[in-house]
Amino acid sequence: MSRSRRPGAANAAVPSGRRRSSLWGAALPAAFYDRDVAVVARELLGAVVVVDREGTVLAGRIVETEAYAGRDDPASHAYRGETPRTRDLFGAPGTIYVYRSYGVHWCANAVTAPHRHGSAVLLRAIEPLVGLDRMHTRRGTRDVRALGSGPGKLSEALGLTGDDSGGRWTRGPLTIRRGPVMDDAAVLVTPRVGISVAVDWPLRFAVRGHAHTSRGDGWRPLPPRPRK
DNA sequence: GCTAGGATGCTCT
DNA sequence: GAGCATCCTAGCC
Repeated sequence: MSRSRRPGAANAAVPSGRRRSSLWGAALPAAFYDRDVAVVARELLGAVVVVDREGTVLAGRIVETEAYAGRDDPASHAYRGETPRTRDLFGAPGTIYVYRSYGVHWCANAVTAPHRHGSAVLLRAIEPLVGLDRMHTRRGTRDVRALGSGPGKLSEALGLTGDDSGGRWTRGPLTIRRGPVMDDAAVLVTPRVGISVAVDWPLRFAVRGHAHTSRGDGWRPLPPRPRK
């Protein structure tokens, strides 16, 4: 992505649905998610999350994701097998998995292949496109960068909760729509954020230099903190 | 602008 | 009871 086409710069201030059709394409089908989790995480960059309910449309372009490789990944919720909490994580590709993090924040995922393996892509950051007023109200801030620059923040801004878990990203009210294809040069690949195991696996994908990512380009995992 | 540390409450052992 | 896929803010430079 060149500087002259900074992701979303031209569309960031669109306030209503008038130009929506130019902002996103059709909902990504289940077959999109029925692939390797790292491939899906990479290709979700540039796609648009759309929440259309209660007469209000909210949308944001995905600018950061992380892949969690199911039962094979010690950092994944699926590593210890299926539990009541992770039931939706073992759903079919395209299933919505929303869990509560640190007892405070909701975090949204898209389940991928292989089926019933617990692989999923965590949505880590979005660039708000539509419904900014509602997102500002929900987040309690006027800082546009604080609306979606983190998994808990974007879930709050879009109103995603555990009630949405188990649904499908392939049909309303929650959908992920096709976006522009990102050049490899525009994609930053780094280790994942905020985990204590498998910290060197390069499964975090972000739009290089984008202002709305959660940690910026300079992210490196820190050495483990000594416990209290 | 950056960093360290505390708050939070759910889940699992 | 320990650990945690996070966030916010005070304090520092």
